[in-house]
This record gives sequence, C-alpha cells and structure tokens, in this order.
Amino acid sequence: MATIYDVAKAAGVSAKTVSRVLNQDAPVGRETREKVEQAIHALGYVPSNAARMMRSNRSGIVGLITGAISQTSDNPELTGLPDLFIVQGIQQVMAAQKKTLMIADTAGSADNIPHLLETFRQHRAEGIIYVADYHKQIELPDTSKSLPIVLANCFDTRATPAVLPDDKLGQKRLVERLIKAGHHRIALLRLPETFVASDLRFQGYCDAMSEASIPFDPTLVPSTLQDDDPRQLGQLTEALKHLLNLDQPPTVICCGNDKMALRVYGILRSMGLNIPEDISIAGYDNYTLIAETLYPALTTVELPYRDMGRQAAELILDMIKQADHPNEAALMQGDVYWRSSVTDFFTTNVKMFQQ
Amino acid sequence: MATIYDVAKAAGVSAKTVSRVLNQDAPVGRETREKVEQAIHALGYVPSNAARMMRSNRSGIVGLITGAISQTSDNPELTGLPDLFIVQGIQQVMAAQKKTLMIADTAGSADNIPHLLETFRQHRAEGIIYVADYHKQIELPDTSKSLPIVLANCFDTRATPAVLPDDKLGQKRLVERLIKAGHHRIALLRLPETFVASDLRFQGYCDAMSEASIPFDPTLVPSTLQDDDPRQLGQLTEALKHLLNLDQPPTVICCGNDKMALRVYGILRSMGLNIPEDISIAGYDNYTLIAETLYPALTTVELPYRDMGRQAAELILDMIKQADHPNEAALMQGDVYWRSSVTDFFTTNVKMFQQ
DNA sequence: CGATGTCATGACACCGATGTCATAATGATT
DNA sequence: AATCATTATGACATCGGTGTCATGACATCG
Repeated sequence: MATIYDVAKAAGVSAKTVSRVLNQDAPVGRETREKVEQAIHALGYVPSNAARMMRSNRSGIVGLITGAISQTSDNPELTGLPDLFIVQGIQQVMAAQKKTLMIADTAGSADNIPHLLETFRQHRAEGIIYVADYHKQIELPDTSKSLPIVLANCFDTRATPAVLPDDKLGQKRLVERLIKAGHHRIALLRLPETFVASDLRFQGYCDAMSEASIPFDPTLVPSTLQDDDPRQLGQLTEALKHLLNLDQPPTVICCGNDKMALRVYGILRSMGLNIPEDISIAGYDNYTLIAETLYPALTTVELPYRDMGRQAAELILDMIKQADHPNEAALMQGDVYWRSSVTDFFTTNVKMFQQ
Repeated sequence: MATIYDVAKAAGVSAKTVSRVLNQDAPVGRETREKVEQAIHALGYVPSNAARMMRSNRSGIVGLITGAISQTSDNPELTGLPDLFIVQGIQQVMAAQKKTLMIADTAGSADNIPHLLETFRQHRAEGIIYVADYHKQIELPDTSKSLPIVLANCFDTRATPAVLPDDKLGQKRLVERLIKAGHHRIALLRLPETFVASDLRFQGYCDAMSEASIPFDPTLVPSTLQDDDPRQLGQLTEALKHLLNLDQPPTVICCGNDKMALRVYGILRSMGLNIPEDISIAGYDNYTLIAETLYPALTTVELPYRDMGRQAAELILDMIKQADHPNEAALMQGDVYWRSSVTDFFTTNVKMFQQ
C-alpha cells in the first residue's frame, strides 16, 4: 500500500505538501497541487486512518452494541428484527456527520458486553449507543466515567440518557381514533406483563377511555398472556372466546402487537368470522411486513424506530461535543396507521377504498 | 487516555516490557509482570488499536457492504430484512476469528459504494464482503486488484467468488416432499421473472415432477406475477380463481415466498376456504415470523442465510490468508420445514399434532 | 574455567500521518 | 528602497505502540 512518502517522492515534493493537498488546510500552488493529485491517482494512494488517528487522537468512531444481528431464540415472543430500524436511523445521522459506526454484537449474551466495550476502547470510540431489541429495563456495567453512552429502546436505574417509544401515548391515540370511528366496546389483549410496554399501553388505553367518558369495563381486558406458551394459541383462543361470548361483545380488539394480530386473524377466521365485517382488529408496532401484507391490511400504531435511532445518534454526538447530557428519557411518538381491518362507522364507504 | 508510557512509568519499567506483558511474546519475570498488570488496571489502560495497526500493518478489519440496515422501499415486493441473517452468520465467524467487522451501508443507493470502498481502504480493511438483499445479479466497480472480495446472495459476470442459495434444489425437495405426502396436482405461483430465483425454482419444480413421472401441466403454473402491482392482490386473486376453477384443481399451491403465502391465506379465507382441509399451501424462505405465526403454520423451504453468511466469511478469511480463490459459486442448501398448512394424505393423524 | 545459551530487560528506530516552525520568494505599503 | 504581509514549501518532531538489537545476570556444558 502506497504511503504519503511514496506520493511525495513521485510528485517531487515533501510529504507535508501532500498532506496539505489532502486536507486543504493551507494554500498550495496550482502546478504543485496537480502534480500531487496525479501522483495520488497513479499510485492509488489512500491515507491511513490509523496514522491520522494517532496524531489527532480523534477516531471519529461511534460504537454500537446490539443483539439485532445475532438474534437469539431466548424470547420467541419477539417479532425478530425491529431494532434494526433503530440502527438504520443511527446510521443515517452518522453518515451525514462523517462518523464511522462500528457495530458490535452481543451474540445473544450480555456476558459479551464487557469484551465489546474493551474492543471499542481499543479503537478509541468516542461514544457508545446501546440498542435493545424491545422496550425494556437493563443494567450495563458502569462505563460512564470513561465514555459517553446513550441507551436506545431501553433504560436503566442510573438515569443514563435514553431514547424510548411513547407506548402510553401511542395506545391512547389509537383508542381515541377508534372512538372517533364510532367504537365504544373496545377490547385490549395485553402483552405479557414482563414487557414494560404492556402496562404503559394499558394506561394509554385507560386514559383514552376515561377522557371519552367511557367507563372502564374489565371484562374487555382479559388477564395478560403468559410467557410460558410460546405460540399462545391456546390462551389467545380462550381470550377471544371470552370476548365474543360477552353480553355486549367488543366491536374492535386491540392486540398487543402486530404478530399477535396475525394470530388473531387466523383464529377468528377458523371460527368463521370475517374481519372487519364481524369484528375489527388493531395491532401495535406497524410491522409493515405483517400490517400491510395481511388481508385486510391492519390498523396499527407505529413504533418510531427510525426516529428513535436518529434521536439517539444526535444525542450521543451532542454528548461527545459537550460533556453535557440530559436527565430525562426522550419519548418518541409514533403515528396511528389507519387501514381496513377496522370499520369506521362514519366513513365506511370512503375508507374502504384504502384497502 | 493512558498510554503505554504512563503504564511503564507507573510500574517502573520500560514501555517495551509493558508491551511484552500485553502480548506475551517474550518471557517476563513474575514480579515485573505483576507490577505491570497492577499499573494497567490502576490506570484503566487500553492499548490503542491505531498505534498497533501502524506498526503491524494488519488491521484485522473486514468490511461488509449491505443495504440491509437502510432498507429502501424501492422494491416493496421484498419481505424486508432477511439479509440480516447473512450478516449474523458472518459476524459469528468473524468474532470467533477475532476479526473486527466494519459494517457500511449503501443507504439504498449503489452510488455510495465507491465511497464506502474508499472508507474501507482508509481503515485498511483486509477484505470485503458484499451482501445483497435477495438473490440477484450485480455489477460492482472493479476492486479485485486491491482487495479480496466475496459476494453473498448475489453474483456478477466476472466470476467473483460468491455464495448463493440453491433455489433449484430447495424447490425440488419441497415438491418431492409434497409428492411423498400424496399430492399430484401441485400448483406453483411463481415470483416475478425479474427475480433470478423465479426461474431456478421453476426448474426445481419441473425436475421433481418429471422425476416422479408426473407430466407437466402448464395450467398449474399461471404466468408469473408482474412487478407493477405492489401488493399483487388483484393478480393473486385472479390466479387463485383460475386454479380453483380447473377441472382437476390442485391439492396444494406452492407460493413464491412466505409473504405471498400470507396473502394467499387471506384471499382464500375470504373465499370461504379452509387451510389445509380444502387446499394445502406451501411457501418459500422459512421467514419464521410469518411461517411459524400463521395459523395454521406454514410448510416452507428455508433460505439458508446464516449458513451463507458463515460460508462467505470463511471464504473471505481464506482469501485473505492466501490469494487463492475459487471459481465457482458456492450453492447452499436449505431444509424443508414441514408444518400443518399441508395435508399429508398418508400420516395425517400423526402430523396434525405438530400444529 | 572459559564458552555458550537462556532469561529478563531496556534503548532506539520505525510505522504514516500532521502540527510547528523555519525559510524563501513574491507582492504591497510607506 | 526598506519594511512588512502573504504565499508556497520543507525540515523535523510527534502520536503510541512494536521489532531489532544490545546488555547483564545466571545456568549449563565440555
């Protein structure tokens, strides 16, 4: 590999002059510049990042820790790869800022994290973003003394800066929209309680109902699902039967997420029910692979993963510039996606075109 | 950040001795070693990768180019993020070999690739893997002179080493298995012809049928879908009606991929048909989010993404060690996943337990 | 007992960039 | 014409490790 000295020799100038041409940090004569540029091209010279880094002591590297790539099967409830969208948002911002993103993977085990941090330190990463696969609480080894760190899609008890989805507001907006469409009997199939989103969304549901002065009816919110049945078919079937057999059955069922909605579609249809004619269904996540592909397409709430990624990236860049960091988690809002799985009692004929 | 000289001073030895402790490449007295280790710990010293790299001229970095992270919507036909599994396979091998994987993203535009290659050269990457989002032909700028490169899930006309899924064999095995289960009237809903997998899988279908001495019936293979209807609902509905109205309708329909199968489930059910009682459905990809979540679970063929990733990683590491490289693409096999969306006429009672 | 080999350690140069300072040539100012 | 500012360039030190070589202290061997 050619070095700056090879280029200097070929162009008949000093190495420092080549450096000046590269960095444009001091005037260089036109003729000289052209000679140098020719030499660079002829030799296929590319400056060594390592050497630059040594002098400047600024790596331009931001470390990213995720389990997204090596997905484990330790929690089969998860849809799979949504957190990749967070990475995408981060990547966008980093690329725009000419930072290099170094992605490391937990390989499914938190035990690897110290080793990953070590690697990042070796590369003199300027900051670290930790991305979780779903909204949860975590506890990382304390690195705060040495490196700025931002949590995305998770939080800890040390008030580490974090970026989170606003699950409560999202569910609230969805329910508000359902009410606006004429629904009053609104059921909620909650996620297992081990997910922090489960309770937040339940609160959002309650808020929307109470603000619309619809009294809370516990029969519409069956007890949360259990984790121990991976596919939950039995539990789901039971819960659906319960809802359908009520004196006043719900006109719409909010599912804990789009994946659950996918299962509910299957079960309801095997019972001979049509969606949305017999009953409306809504999801959560806006996992487009499911939500847009399902027939009919699924009304759902977006988890604003890309925005969360962008926000986390901006945050870590700020923290790198100034040691300053916020104390409160940033809550990111996701939009309601209204599709044809929910009947709108007021504008049905219009809305149906959307299918 | 502490340097090796700080450690040396704190331990009262020379920098070279600290280096020897770190690398264990020469004997160091027990007492000295302990002093040095204490100093390292006390100062929180982490050696600088940049400095090491300069001396050794070996970066230990392998570059990975993908569009996986910043997915574009330019091809809504795609399921989304399957190529991430390839990255996962690569990551596994790299971690085991203590190589650092540097992931760069095309941000959806091939125009960015030259820039990404430049960045990799700056970091002195030792080799590059290019990962495509689905089985396709590509043309990269010629880097072969400077850097070893391996293609994963794609191929070019320059016989660049490549790792590909064996679509033909996969479809053939699936159809063989269907025949073994007692199916003779087997329909195939092909992917749009723009996908190279479309033709390969069709060949696999034909091979299996002909080896079982079942004459090819073109009415069972409606013309391929067109790209211009993103959700293909109209086309799919037409094709399904055609198949169901045949004198001898198929007993099973092979869909181009799992996503298409998901749509077919919806359409068939809106026609009042039950799966698999009225008609069996098979997919392709083993996109578990769909295949395992659907009700009933979907019989499909795995696209061996993780294996492809591992294979690509092994390949690039070989090429880095020896300039030696293979001339033929490596074809990776994927297994058939037999689930309850297909009736097995011989062992129905047993198989149904799998649901 | 002198020659040889091994162990433990340090001095110094070097990898490839860039910051600092010096120098020479040119043009502008008084 | 003398002084000063600006432009264009190079010499050299430096960043933080590691390879090479040298040195001194012992142990081993013929």
